[in-house]
Amino acid sequence: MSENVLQDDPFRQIERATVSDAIVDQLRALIAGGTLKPGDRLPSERDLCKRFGVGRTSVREALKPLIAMGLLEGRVGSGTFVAAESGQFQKPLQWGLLGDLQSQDDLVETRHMLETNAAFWAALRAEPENLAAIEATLQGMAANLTNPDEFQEFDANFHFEIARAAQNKMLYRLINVIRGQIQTWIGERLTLAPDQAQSFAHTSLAQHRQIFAAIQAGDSDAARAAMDHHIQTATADLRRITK
Amino acid sequence: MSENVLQDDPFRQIERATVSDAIVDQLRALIAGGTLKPGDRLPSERDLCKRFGVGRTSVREALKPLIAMGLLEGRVGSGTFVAAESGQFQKPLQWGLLGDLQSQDDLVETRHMLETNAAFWAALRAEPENLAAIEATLQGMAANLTNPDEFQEFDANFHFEIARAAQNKMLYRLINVIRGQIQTWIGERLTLAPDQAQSFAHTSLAQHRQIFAAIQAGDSDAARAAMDHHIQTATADLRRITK
DNA sequence: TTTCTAAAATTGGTCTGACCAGCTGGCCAA
DNA sequence: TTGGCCAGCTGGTCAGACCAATTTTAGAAA
Repeated sequence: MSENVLQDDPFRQIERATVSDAIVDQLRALIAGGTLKPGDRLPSERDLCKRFGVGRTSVREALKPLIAMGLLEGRVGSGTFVAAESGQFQKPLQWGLLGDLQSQDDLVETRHMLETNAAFWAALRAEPENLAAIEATLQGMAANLTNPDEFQEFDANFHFEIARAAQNKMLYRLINVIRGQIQTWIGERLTLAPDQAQSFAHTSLAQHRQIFAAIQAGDSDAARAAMDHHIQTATADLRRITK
Repeated sequence: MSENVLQDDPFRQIERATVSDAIVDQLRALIAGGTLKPGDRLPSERDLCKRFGVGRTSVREALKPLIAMGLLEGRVGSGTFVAAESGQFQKPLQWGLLGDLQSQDDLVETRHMLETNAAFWAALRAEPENLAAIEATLQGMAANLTNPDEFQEFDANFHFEIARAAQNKMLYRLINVIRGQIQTWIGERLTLAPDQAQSFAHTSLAQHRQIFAAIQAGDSDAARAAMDHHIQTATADLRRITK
């Protein structure tokens, strides 16, 4: 066996501890840097092997964690794709934060805390485009009072846009993650009482408008209070359904 | 080609989409359930292959994500171990929450929000053993006013215990994660100004005592205010160092 | 030409078996 | 007893093969 690999390779860059970690770093940087955008397809595993000059095992072991964290998405027969930004890190955050929660109470309470603060800061920091985005979701809700699914979509986006307007990326991401759980919970409840969905929608829209007004006015305390009231009543209403 | 695949397959148990994901779920459950405790050594990969009845590839691809999330730790020649609980999910959470933050501001702000609320709830929910644990950290700080490292350790634990006393697991975990970053930041600053460490310690201890008093008294608003004041001044003091 | 279909090529998922480089523990010589 | 060595573990990597899902292609049918 002549395994002498004296290549034309005078001095190589220092290698990471493990090959796959080095690949992870590289891919992560490509995604974070925007070279690989959501929806993009990566070269096939066999291609990546050649490009990186490593075995397929290493490539796959690098992709696995990225897939597990929701940065990538593997589809057999089709390829590996960069996941939508909203889904990134969703899974590990869910594992870490929601993995083994005994009750919904922690979740609801934490959400309340995050969102009231988001409203507070949004009132102080919202840029014109943030306000426009929030208002757009209000219009969307108004136009879909009778379509529960659509309405919920705009509802969620309303809270999203407020989180974004708070100009705190970390807060935004936390709300983003928790929202997923909350959304599921809301959906379940509404399915149980479809007849109430419309009345909920009316109440909800009115409260959303109050929140928006406070944010637009730059009144942070009012915004916090309005969001507090909204979440309190909405939570109470939804909880009542099961009983 | 008449590939008629009429097997003797009456009703199969539903299999997970992929083998490795199933293994991930199983291992994750074992860790979350406490069957595998931090520090425990897993069977060797080759053993796991036999036990699960799968190839080594699948086992390794299951371990990889768990290692990447900090739940497991692989040591060549030695084995794979369950990581310390404090380190679990630290990495993905850091990637997800702190990965590409432009400034420390988001971090500090979020921490402020989380901890003030933790103090608030702790005042309402702290059990006797929580109070005892918090008080113990106060004594530890008092006994280590001249040992910066020790003092910081007790300082961190003080905030930890308050988070625990708030009886919200999710909040606790968030603080847990963010604390790591904050701790690093504090350490850096104090190293720059070791002469000020002692005066900081005195101020800090006094404020901690106020917080504890409010929690002990069950005065949630006072506890929140005291924590707010503490974090505000501590942050400002530390920021001043760099300038 | 257009449309539909079936085979071929491609892709991620899995298995096997092999080798490497660290680490462990026990054996043996000094 | 002490010191050093070596065999046998472990995780990390590689190569080649097969599977099933999917896409692409090419040919047949309209």
